[in-house]
Amino acid sequence: MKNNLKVHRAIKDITQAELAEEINVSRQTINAMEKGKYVPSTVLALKLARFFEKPVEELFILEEED
Amino acid sequence: MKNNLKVHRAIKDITQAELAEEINVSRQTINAMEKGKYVPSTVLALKLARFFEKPVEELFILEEED
DNA sequence: ACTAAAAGTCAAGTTTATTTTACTTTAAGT
DNA sequence: ACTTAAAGTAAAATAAACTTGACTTTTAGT
Repeated sequence: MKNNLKVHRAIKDITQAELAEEINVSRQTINAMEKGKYVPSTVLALKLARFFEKPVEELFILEEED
Repeated sequence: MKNNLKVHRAIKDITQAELAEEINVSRQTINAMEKGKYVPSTVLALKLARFFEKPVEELFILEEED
């Protein structure tokens, strides 16, 4: 699974730290997510979708290997 | 976070075991999810959304305490 | 009432998400 | 070149997802 967090964060022009605070996770969690280091929980995905005002499917995209 | 898996599974008229096989998780994982015992990963949510042909947001709903 | 399928549950184990602390690197401004 | 904010990274610890196997309960059919 890949994601567009970095892009949408750039559009809103906020830092990883700011996003982390909005969503209530650590900055490293945002960073690791953006770098594709792990798969977030559905709660996190929904919170990000709500924050960016985009459907979950637009932020997170399934890949073959999933 | 709550979910409507049981309803959508009923609409498609399939068992927990069948859904589990479709999605490639254990039957207990489906059962525990339906009973709200834990929050699934985003990959799982996306797979379920794809299977049920519904947006993630329609299957999984954020609550206050999230 | 009997049976069988489906659903529910539980404990133990493995894997993975997430946090915390802390350090290094990159980018941008002055 | 210097400074500072932001991003990247990493190790250790904790919490949570998910599996496996086994058992109990519910549901529906006959």
